Amino acid sequence: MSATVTLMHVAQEAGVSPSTVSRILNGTANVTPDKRERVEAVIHRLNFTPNVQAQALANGRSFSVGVLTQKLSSAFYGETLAGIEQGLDGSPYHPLVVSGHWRAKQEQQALDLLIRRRVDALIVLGGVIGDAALQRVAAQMPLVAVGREVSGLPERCVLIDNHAGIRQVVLHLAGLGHRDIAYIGGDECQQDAVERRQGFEDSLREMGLPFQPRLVMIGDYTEVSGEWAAAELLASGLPFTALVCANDQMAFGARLSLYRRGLRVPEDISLTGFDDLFNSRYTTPPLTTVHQAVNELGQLAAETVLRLLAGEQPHLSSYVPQLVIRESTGPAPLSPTAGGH
Amino acid sequence: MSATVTLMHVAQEAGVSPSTVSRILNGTANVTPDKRERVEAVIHRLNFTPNVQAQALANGRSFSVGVLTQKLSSAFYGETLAGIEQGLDGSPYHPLVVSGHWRAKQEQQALDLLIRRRVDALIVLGGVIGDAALQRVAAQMPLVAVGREVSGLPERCVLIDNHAGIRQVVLHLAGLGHRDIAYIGGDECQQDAVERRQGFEDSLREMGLPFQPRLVMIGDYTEVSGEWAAAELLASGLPFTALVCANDQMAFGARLSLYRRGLRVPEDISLTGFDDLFNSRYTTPPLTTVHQAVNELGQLAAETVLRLLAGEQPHLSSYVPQLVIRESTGPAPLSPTAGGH
DNA sequence: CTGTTAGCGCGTTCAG
DNA sequence: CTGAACGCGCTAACAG
Repeated sequence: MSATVTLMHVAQEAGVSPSTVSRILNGTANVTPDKRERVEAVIHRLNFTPNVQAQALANGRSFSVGVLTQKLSSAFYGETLAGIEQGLDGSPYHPLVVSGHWRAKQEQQALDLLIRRRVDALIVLGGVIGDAALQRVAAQMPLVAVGREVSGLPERCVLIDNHAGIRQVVLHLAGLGHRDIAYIGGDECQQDAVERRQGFEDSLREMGLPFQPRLVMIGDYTEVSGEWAAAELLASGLPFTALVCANDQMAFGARLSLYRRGLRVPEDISLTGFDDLFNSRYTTPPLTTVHQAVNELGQLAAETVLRLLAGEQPHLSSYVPQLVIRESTGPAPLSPTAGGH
Repeated sequence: MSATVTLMHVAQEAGVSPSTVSRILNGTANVTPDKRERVEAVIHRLNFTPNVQAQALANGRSFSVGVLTQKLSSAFYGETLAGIEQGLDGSPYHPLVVSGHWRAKQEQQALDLLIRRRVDALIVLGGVIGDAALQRVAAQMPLVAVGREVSGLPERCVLIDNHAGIRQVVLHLAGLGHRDIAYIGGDECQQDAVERRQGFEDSLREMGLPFQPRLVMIGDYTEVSGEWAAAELLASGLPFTALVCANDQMAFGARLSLYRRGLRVPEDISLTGFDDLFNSRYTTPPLTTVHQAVNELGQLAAETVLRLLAGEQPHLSSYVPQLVIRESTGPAPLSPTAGGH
């Protein structure tokens, strides 16, 4: 609509050369106070804003770091994004986020888009795209992955120890006297889903508790799947006094199934989640779960990228999440409400 | 790291002029099949990807639409963002999102950033920045606001009728026999908070029910504030059988307060929210609330921006949200558990 | 149909 | 300290 004003216009209006304007814009060199003031006045008067595209083109850096997330509507990744934004804040870099929807093809397109936008670095949040594609990108620019492993880039991944997380849950439950513990896992095409299920199985054995395959159901990390899986479990008639869910969302769904059957939490059945979504504090009763400091992980990723950009070689390592005991877990009832659930 | 390959490299390698490469890249003109194939082969072999910054600079359009949101971690706006992304999908435009955190200053900075990035259009999600700033932007490029009114740009705002939304809630409750209805509102620095509270008051009168100022509390749209406000209400000893919250998040908090006091929902107290966040289906019991089709509103905003960009002059209007009756509301108990709450 | 030329808006030498 | 000239990567108008 209205013609956008350029650095050149500012220069002419102020009676100086474009270079001078550029210099005072970037503080590249000293300029006589009077010229500086004159130029700044013009900039203000004309409401001039430098064209980032042109700047990027001229000095080879876009000052933007690409973020490949999966779903913008996800509370989990949303918090990580907020952390990344915070972590980048204060630096000259800005995040550029695109989403892949857990679909390899879309993730690839998203990556392509970021590359065409010439982002200076990349942060990958989860995803199912192959390691090869990420390695290829990592060869061209700093890359940090959050919540997923990328073979060949071990110290570029901020990971959480899922196995240890679930283990804390099982220990807690076992300590409360639970012996028959059911499990609702996530789709094992995702790495963490297999780690968590494995952690469940291993911890059970470690505690000397029976591992009962019929007490494990597989969902897809969504609320509905948790609701469905819990219903199946209850319908099976198999006795159990605790229900471990591989993430909070499925625990929310399971909570509803229990409610529908008139089962009390934790009096009849103890329920646990994983992730510690914000909402987990507000379920009734508040959910015992495993806390992942997602915001902090996002900040960490951002800071790491910044350091890589600065030429340092930071090494990331695995992070142990913490059990948060709230009110959805309690002592095992003396006689499990077997079959009759 | 590795030198990025440019269109020029491709041209030389294929033995054609840069223009030719550009042409087959954009389909701007016909090119002999053999040259085309030759070039495409080189592009593929060199793994060439056009530099969007340069393209933007050359043809004056960045093909990106800026989105000013408030919090990336918000479930509410997250869904809208997803809708925008969907709405833009298929078009050559991509979203560029930055957040303002409900702080005028940060929102202004975010706007500046988007302008410096020379976005072709702008979508604003809520926010507290002054209308003047938005009008200024609107003078330079297509702008659409979601969930907030911008004076002077009436048909560029996709709004929901908050008054009508709350009215449905009150009608529903009145129909169930509730007479003493408490209310938890949002901070009235936000437009919708005042509309909702006003709607509550008006509807009460319309139904011939008493408006009791002492039964209205003001929170800030967060869970904690809802929890606190509900606790205050209960501690006051004033009798009421229904609790209307100005948004779902505060209803979640209130739910917890009720749970802590051992009050049943809906047997002792009916509870309602507003927004219909995804989680509202999974509270116990599932929450009766007012559904805002946030995803669809996002899509609508995106489509509108696209049409504006195409030179059309679409007119937006106000949207009436729908009451979703779930299980947190029921008949008013015969004798309100007065004072004794 | 295709190559040449001229910018897009800005940063950065290189002389002065 | 400052201006002129060149180039970043790509598109578009102009001749052939």
